[in-house]
Amino acid sequence: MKFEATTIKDIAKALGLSTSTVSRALRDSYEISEETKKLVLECAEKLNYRPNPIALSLKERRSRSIGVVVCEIANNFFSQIINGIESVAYERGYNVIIAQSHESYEREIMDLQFLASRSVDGLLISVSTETNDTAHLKSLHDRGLPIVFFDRILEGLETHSVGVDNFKGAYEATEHLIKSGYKRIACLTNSEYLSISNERLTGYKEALLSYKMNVKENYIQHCFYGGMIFSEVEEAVNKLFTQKQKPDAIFTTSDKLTTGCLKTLHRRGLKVPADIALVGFSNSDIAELLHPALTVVRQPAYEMGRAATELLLQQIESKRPIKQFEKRVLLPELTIRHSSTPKIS
Amino acid sequence: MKFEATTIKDIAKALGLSTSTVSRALRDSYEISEETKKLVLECAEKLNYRPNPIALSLKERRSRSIGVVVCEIANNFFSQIINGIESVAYERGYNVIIAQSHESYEREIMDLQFLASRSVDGLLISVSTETNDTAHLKSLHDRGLPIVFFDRILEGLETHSVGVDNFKGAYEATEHLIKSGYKRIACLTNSEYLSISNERLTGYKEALLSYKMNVKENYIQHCFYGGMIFSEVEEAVNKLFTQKQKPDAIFTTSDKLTTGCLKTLHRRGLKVPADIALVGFSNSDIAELLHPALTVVRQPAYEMGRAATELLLQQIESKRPIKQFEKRVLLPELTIRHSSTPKIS
DNA sequence: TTGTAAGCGTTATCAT
DNA sequence: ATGATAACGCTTACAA
Repeated sequence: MKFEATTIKDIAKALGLSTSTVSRALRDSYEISEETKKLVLECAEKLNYRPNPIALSLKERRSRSIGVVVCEIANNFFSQIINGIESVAYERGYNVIIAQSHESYEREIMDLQFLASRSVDGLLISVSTETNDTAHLKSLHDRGLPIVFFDRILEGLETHSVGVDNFKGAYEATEHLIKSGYKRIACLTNSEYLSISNERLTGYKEALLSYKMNVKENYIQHCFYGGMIFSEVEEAVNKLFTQKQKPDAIFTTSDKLTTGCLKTLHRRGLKVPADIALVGFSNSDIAELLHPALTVVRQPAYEMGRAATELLLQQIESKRPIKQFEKRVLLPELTIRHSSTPKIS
Repeated sequence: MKFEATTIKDIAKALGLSTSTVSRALRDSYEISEETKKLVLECAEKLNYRPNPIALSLKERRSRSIGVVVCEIANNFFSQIINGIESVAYERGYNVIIAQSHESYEREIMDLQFLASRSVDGLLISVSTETNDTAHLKSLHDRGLPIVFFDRILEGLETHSVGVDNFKGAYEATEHLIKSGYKRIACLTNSEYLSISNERLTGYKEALLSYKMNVKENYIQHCFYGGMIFSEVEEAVNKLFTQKQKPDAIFTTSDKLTTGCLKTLHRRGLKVPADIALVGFSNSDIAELLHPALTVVRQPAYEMGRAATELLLQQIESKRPIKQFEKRVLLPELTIRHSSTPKIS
């Protein structure tokens, strides 16, 4: 709406009523006669009246908008999450304001400040890979801003959070490689700052140990920027191949890591899975397309987005703003596309 | 910000000044003494004052937010566009409010109504595949809402628009297949409602004609929902294979169509490009990953998003709201990954 | 140089 | 059943 939007005043004037009467009539108040109500409603319809949400926000001190912070929008996992977030928000009449951290702590702080200054009613955040403290979030949280973490979760804040069972996903992915006969399974993972990285790494290690295989530190490569910077992934993969015993399989723990790894292998002229096997976390289309070359751990991103938003809105709209307990919702499961990685003997 | 946000009033009270003085001091007005300014600034700093954008919006009748309507967020092409939009908006202190049409005209109208009711200052839109009139946009536009089209452009509205040279991209893609020796080149394309579909289809046809090849209508399949519904793509591809003369190559004109087609071919047990060649529009990671199996036409999505947003903000912030001329900005180019599709003889 | 008051669109409180 | 008024946070004539 711009220029000449109809206001409650216009209706009042047209009908020779007061603004308060019109306001009440529109909200179907019991103290207004049916007759007047009908009149007002008709007039509102005729003038195409739409309540001004900004005036409402000012009055009610709520903006009906929620902030979302992710590292990157152009990432299948996160765009699917945003899809889920948007679907719930839209249903409930909320705006979604999106900010990207580009994996930078500094930028994340700026995002938070921006969103706070835009008076969001709540915050959904998946922290940047550089983030390893809660100071910036704590100050907002202490001021009463509801916050829900998703995927990348930070400890130390009394909030809801939504994520998958990272340990299990990683364990099963690794187990799948082991059962397919691979002996030298490497792991490409994210920053150690991120709890999800550690959970996934632990899953990988535990799987190896369960099958009496050694955990070789040389086979574990951390990519601090989690694949956002391709050269970092390339370097990490290359390092794996400098080992005396070259790995015969790689397990990658994120979307970008999986595609980055594939790209590097391709550049080295290695075919998957003929030359080397690959199992990775991914929500990309490639999951379907590269099948059966690739086994993939797919996160229920859309559902994660929905769940996180539902928790947030529940918190925002809860009458009693004091919620005693933190709640961590582990979403259903990871999906491993079996039958893909060929067995070797 | 929630609970006890500092207001201009608090500062005024603390300093024994009036709110107007504080307001002016904060805006560095010439009529305020340096001394007072310093005092106010210090106090604002101390109390961690942040202007309330909602109050500002109400006063200035602008929300500093722009609406974006796309068919789907979880689509590489559009998420890259949004990335571009977000980057410009963020730089200039604007919110981005995103709505999805899910390729539904009806939903698009609802989105528009939602965004308008949220008082967006401007609108960026890539219309749904079902949309073939401008009525819903025209009413907003006539009321003074700046609108910029991107990618999927609608004629009949005096606005800026940003897109790529669809004809050229399609022509070159088809030419590439022809030069690689393919004789029976099919085309999988979107709804005829969309101008981009027609431009791309024309590019395909013109390329064939330039090389004295016949345009066979049986080789042209339209997918109304542009790949959003997989079954539709599958059916279209299957139809191609019911022809007496089966195609030896397919040209697909959008992201989802390309992945959907690949998926279908895979399900039919056909290898690309060994069994059939494929060249398609795509901004997906697969472009890199399936190389050299796949030749891809990549759109400068990020740049398109940036350009569209710049045009919109320029229009929003222009002092003289009457802009005489429509401007269509054709972005640089399409990128064809050459060397990929193997030559056959 | 600073203060007063009106207004942006809406609702809640208190009249009448 | 309806109206007048204040308030939400901020800016800006207009006064002083």
